This record gives sequence, C-alpha cells and structure tokens, in this order.
Amino acid sequence: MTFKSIMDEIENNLHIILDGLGVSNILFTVEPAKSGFGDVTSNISFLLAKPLKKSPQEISNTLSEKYSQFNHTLVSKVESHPSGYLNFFANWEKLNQLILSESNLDSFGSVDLGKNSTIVVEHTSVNPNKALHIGHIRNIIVGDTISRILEKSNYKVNVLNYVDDSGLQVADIIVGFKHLGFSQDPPEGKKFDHYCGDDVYVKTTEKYEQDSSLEEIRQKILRELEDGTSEIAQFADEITAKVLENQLETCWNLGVTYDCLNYESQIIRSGLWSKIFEKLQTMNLIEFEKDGKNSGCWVIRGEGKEEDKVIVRSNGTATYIAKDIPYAAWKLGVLEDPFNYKKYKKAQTGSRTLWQTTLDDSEEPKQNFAGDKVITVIDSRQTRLQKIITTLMAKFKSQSDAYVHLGYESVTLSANTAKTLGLDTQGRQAQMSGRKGLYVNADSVFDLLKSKTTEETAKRNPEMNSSEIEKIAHQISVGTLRYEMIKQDLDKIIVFDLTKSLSLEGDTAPYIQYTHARATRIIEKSGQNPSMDVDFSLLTDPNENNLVRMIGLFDLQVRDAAKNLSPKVISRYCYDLAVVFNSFYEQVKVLDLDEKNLIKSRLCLVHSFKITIERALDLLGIVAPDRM
RNA sequence: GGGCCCAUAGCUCAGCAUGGAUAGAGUGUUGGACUUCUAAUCCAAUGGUCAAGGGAUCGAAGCCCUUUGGGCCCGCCA
Repeated sequence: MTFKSIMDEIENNLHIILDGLGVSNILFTVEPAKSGFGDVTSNISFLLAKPLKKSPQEISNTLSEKYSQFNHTLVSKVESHPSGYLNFFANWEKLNQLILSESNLDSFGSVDLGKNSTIVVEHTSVNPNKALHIGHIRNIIVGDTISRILEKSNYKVNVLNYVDDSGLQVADIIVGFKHLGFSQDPPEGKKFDHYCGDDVYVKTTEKYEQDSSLEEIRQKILRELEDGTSEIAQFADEITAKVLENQLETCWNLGVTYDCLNYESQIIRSGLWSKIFEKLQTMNLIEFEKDGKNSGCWVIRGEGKEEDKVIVRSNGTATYIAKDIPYAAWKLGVLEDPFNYKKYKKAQTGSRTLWQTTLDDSEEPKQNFAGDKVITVIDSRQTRLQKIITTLMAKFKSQSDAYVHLGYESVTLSANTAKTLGLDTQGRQAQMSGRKGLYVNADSVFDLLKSKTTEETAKRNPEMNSSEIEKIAHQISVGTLRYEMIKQDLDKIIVFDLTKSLSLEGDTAPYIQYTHARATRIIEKSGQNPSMDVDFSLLTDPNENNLVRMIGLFDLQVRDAAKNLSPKVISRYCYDLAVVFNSFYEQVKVLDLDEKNLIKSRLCLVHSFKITIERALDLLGIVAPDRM
C-alpha cells in the first residue's frame, strides 16, 4: 500500500465517528496536506458546521478528541487547527516501511481502472504528404502519453495511426510530381518527407492561384486516388509510403510506437462505407432531403440551432465527415472486419509489433485492434465534427462514452519565430500552415535540441566518450521536447518559440532527469546495493518524510491522470517529486556518515526515489540517464 | 448571427472537477551558496484589484448570471 493507506485509515475512522454522531451523507475530503499543516488533512468540520450548528473550530476540537481515542496505526497525532481543518500527522516509521517496500514492486503506481478491458487510442493521423511539424508533435505526444497512462491503469491499449492517404493534400503533391515536373528525388541531404512538404506541396499550392487549369487536374487525380487500380493511385501509394516511413522515423525517434496503421484508401475500397450507410438508414440516424438547400442529400439533423450536416452529396458521394464514420465504427468493433493484416516492413524500437491493414491475402493471422472504448486524439478545431461522431457511436454501442474525442488546443508560432520564417505578424502569434509553408518541422527542432544538449553534456563530462554523450544527449532532447508538449493543460495554446523551447533549466525534463542522475550517483558511490532490510525509524528528517510521502502519492496521480485523460498530471508529479528530492539532496547527507545504519536507510530511500522517478518518467516516454 | 475554449505575478503557467488555512511554480530582475553525494542545482529578495460587474453562500480564484478582451469552429472543401 501507498500513502493512500493512511488516507483510507483516516477516512474509515471518520466515517465511524460520523455514525456515532448520527450524521451521514457528508462528502468530506481526506487529502494530502499542504506543507506546514501535517501530512493529511480533512475539511470535515466545515461540512458539519451547518447540521451540528457549531463552528468548524469547535467541531474539529471534538473530532480530534474522539479520533485520539481510536485505534489508529498509521496516524501518530491528530490536530485541530484554529482554521477549522482537522490535520493528521503520520506515524512515519510505519509509513516509511510500507511505502518504500511497495515502491520496489514492478506494479508500483499501477491502478485498476480498466479491469483489463480493451481501449483504442488513435493519434498522429497526419496526411502522408509532408514532414511532421511541431503542431503534429503535440498530438503525437499527448496520444502516446495517454496510452502509457492507460496501460498503467490496467487497460489493454491498441494504438492506431490513421493514414489519410487518399485526400486532397496527397492529390496536391501528385499534381506537383506528375504535372509540374518535380523530381522524385529530394535534393542531397534532404529527407523525402521534408522535400514533399517544404518544396512540392508548398509550391504546387502556390501554382493553383496562378493557373486555374490545375484545379481540374487536381480533381481528376483525387478521383483516381479513390480507385485503387489506377496508375495514379499506384504511383501515389509509392509516394505516400515513402513519406509515411519518414514520418514514422520521426515518431520512433521520440519513443512513440503503434500497434496498427489504418489506411484511408483501404477503408474506402473495403466497402465499409456502404455497410455503415445502411446501418445509419435502418437506425434512422440520417434523413434524405427532398427539398430545401440540401435537396437530394442525406443529412444528419443538427441538434438545437445547429445546422444539418450533409453526409452524402446530391451526386451520391460521401463527404469528409462521412468517411470518418466507418472508421470510428470499425475501431469500436461494431462492423465485421474486412481487413487482413501484415507486419509493417520495418520494426519499431521496443517490443511492440507494428501491423498494418491490407485488402490483399495475408499469411499472417487475422488481428483484432477494436476496443470496448475509443479515444481519438484530434485538435479541438474538429470538436464540432467529432461531436457528431461521438453521438452516432454512442447510439451504435448504446453507451454514451464509448467514443471519446480528446481535443487539445493548437500549437502556434511566436511572433519572433514567425518572423524568422519570413512573416511579420506585428507582435502577434501566428497559426501554422502547411500549405503556406509556415511551420517548424519537428526534426529541425529535435536537431537543434540535440546539438545543444550534446554540447552541454560534453562540457560537463569531459572524460566521456562520444557515443555515450550522444546517447545521453538523445535522451535529454527527447525528454525536453516531450515534456514541453504535455506540461500544460490541453486547453492551453502552446506558443512555440524556437529560442525559448530550447531551455534546459527550471520546469523542464532535464531538471527532472538530473535528479535521477544525482540519485544514481549516490548509490554508485556508496559501493553497496540498496537493501530493504534497514531501520525505517531512522528516517525522521522532514526532508526524508516529504520524499517518502511524494513517492507514496504515485498511484493517486496515475489514477487522476487516467480518469481525467490528463497527461500533465504526471508531468507535474514528476516535477514535484524532483523538487522534493533536490531539497533532500541539499539538506540531507547520505554518504560519509558515522552511523552505518543511517547510510543504509537513506540509501534505501534514494533507491526508492530513483525507481519511482524512472517509472513516472516512463509514463511520459522519457528516459533518465545515469549521468548527465 | 450561432456555438466552443481561454483570461491568475513583467512573461509562461499550476490551483478550479469536489468552495474553506499564508493564491503557488518556473522564468525575469537583484543578491547569496561549488575543496562537499555532479551548480542542468539550491537559498533569499522582488513581484497578485485571480479580466470587470453582479448573485447565491457563514465563506469564492473556484459555483450561477452579465459584460469586456483574445482564440477557434459553423461548406454538397478536406
């Protein structure tokens, strides 16, 4: 058990006291106290003030008196604070042992929210016509972090990446290659995805404005893309496969992996749409318009004042949102799966096998990536459309939260960064635009970080060989980028600034990683293996207790993060844990003590911290080096 | 015109779900700490009408209403 043990003990005892007082239905809180107010605190007296017609202070006096007479094992003292709060002080000898032993288990921090049910997390889902930019990275990191947190919460997670390989954006680069004479080979030293995005895509869309005849060609190519047998479709398959491979390299480099790639082209060609279309009709979820502005179309009725949404045009073709419906239904397993599966041509880092759908025969066994629930990570500009999908899926599954759209605000460019890209915004932030070439590629940011961290690491570790420096710089760069993408709430815009995002001090991943290096060094230098067979009563310093307490809060934080789908909860926890360790580090010596037993006890604590920060950072996809 | 989101220290953000103690961090500025378990660190000072107004409450940064400012969305585009 963790710090939750003492909270549970207090809560149970308070309930018994309430029963004795003949009061029930009081939803009091029992939570970790702010520093200076004991270890655990409860607001119970405030809530009792009205029913008992006494002041909170009087009540907390009574309660603390009653509580003292109770059996309590983990509480050493109860205090009635003049403010009215009831504050509890822990029996640290017992709690130390409880929390530090627990922290050594592999399952430390795990919570059972999922009951081993299957959940789908879809993220990334970028058109395969360009390199990933910093805005895509927020989606990817949020999705990957959520997946990790859900796995820790006992969900079986299927991570999907939807490859929109037949849309307009793909048609655009095909126009560039086939009609504007762009070479299929990128210039020397340039990745193919960067070339397609920076050069082919941007310059082709520029040409549309000058040459209106291109628009016809574009539409023709778009139609050919949907027909898998055309020569254009096959050419496009080759191009998008190359771009996708480059995009995946960027993701893998950041420690992000997937279970399956779903291709939009295959969903279209599989006929899933007609099955869903039938289902929508039989369930009366769509209506055919005989007159009005949407005459001849199938529509979903808008709720309240919302406009109706056209699903099938009067010419019989499906709209953009319509294409999302079969995929959403497929993710929830409400349709018979038309796909076969084969392994992706390259292995990803780590143990996860990457599959992809295919409509061809496959020697591989049939896979199942559907889930009882689905989380789709898409930026909040799509909220309106996602709400329609959510409503439909709730009806398909008869469960309101079967399909969850996890939205987040976009990443914009700071005025300064926009200026370096050639756009003067007069001091205002700027929306990124792939079409206008106004974006910062993820790979470029990573390279900048990498060269800076390489330099810093080399400076601090003059004796270190270059491959070790490279490895450490990599871990710090990945950590820094990932941490910047999730440390704030999903509903806050991230204003990306090329200079400021390179900071490695303060509330950043390197700050947290550094504490791990410090802890590792202490253990190394001690020359002994940390043991659990120590005297826990020796850990009495407030700095030690604060550290134990913070370690013991891990599972509560995981629960909070998973329940609220809020990755930043874990990033804050990591930061708070690091702060408490740093203050321990400054004020409590571990080595060079006369008392050998005290060294052992403190080593046990340091080791516990080390493995806990490792596990917590792992939920963020961040690896902490032993030295830095 | 309709809808969603945001507003807390000079700047970037926690806290808001579940109202209660001195509203916290980072960064910036100023000063201090490396012969010590690594200074990517720590300590101190500085800095707040919690956008404004109203309401309910014993009590509001938080809940309700209104207003202002900013962002986004509202196509038989994707």
